[in-house]
Amino acid sequence: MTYQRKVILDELRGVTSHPTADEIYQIVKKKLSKISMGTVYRNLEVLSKKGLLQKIDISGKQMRFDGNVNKHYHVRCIKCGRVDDIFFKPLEDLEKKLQDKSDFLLLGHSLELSGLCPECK
Amino acid sequence: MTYQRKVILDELRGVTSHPTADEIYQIVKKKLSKISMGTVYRNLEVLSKKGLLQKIDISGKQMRFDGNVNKHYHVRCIKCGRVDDIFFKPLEDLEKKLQDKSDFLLLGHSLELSGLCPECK
DNA sequence: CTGCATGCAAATCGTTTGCAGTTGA
DNA sequence: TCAACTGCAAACGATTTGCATGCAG
Repeated sequence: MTYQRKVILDELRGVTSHPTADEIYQIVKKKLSKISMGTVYRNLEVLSKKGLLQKIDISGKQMRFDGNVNKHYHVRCIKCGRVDDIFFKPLEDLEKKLQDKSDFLLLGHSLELSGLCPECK
Repeated sequence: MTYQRKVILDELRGVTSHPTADEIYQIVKKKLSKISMGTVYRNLEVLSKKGLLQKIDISGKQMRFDGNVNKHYHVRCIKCGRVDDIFFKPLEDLEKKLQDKSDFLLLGHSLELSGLCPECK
């Protein structure tokens, strides 16, 4: 656990948004002015593999990261791209219920709401 | 409606898969050997804006395209990336049901199943 | 005619990687 | 000690764009 890795994780945990790698880089740079994007990406990768943060492959071209590792869903603003949490009970057994509709072996699902955030609406 | 635009649309409609832009380029190139990626991308864009095809922003880094413009869901193979349709009744009024859980104005949702395709499982 | 569309190549954007020097367990 | 990590810069893959020419309406 290097210092830069710790700062990345702490900063992500201290924020309720779902920043992109670049946004994390901008935040972390305030404390570690010499840190590089490569380090940010590499650490986000190892931390997500260790289960200490979540990598969110939401609509849009950039990955986003979440310090909350519990399973939950997200809403995305179609205008500004902002991503918030939306908490409701997980669609349980969705895969089991739909298994007969597909010849794929269903293992998971991802559900993303979209709309307008308070600022954009 | 130029010839290249027509060919792109026809080829996409003639296929049940959900090809990436590059896959469409490869297919179309058989009929139009001089076509460029730029033309493919520009036409996929205008055709989707006209509602003649669907642009699918599914997990993974590449956009995929669907000649079926009716609302339906997709399954994605976590091993090979293949994308198939999965038909079941749309989650009706999901946005309305969840509206009280978010301060976003909910307008839509996207749901993607994941698993292993017949070849990979 | 003329404005939108093309082919080509270069540019852009997010992300990944090779490398040589540095550091934490 | 020494494998893992860093900063830097170059490489990468997907997509977009500028430009001069060509074609559809």
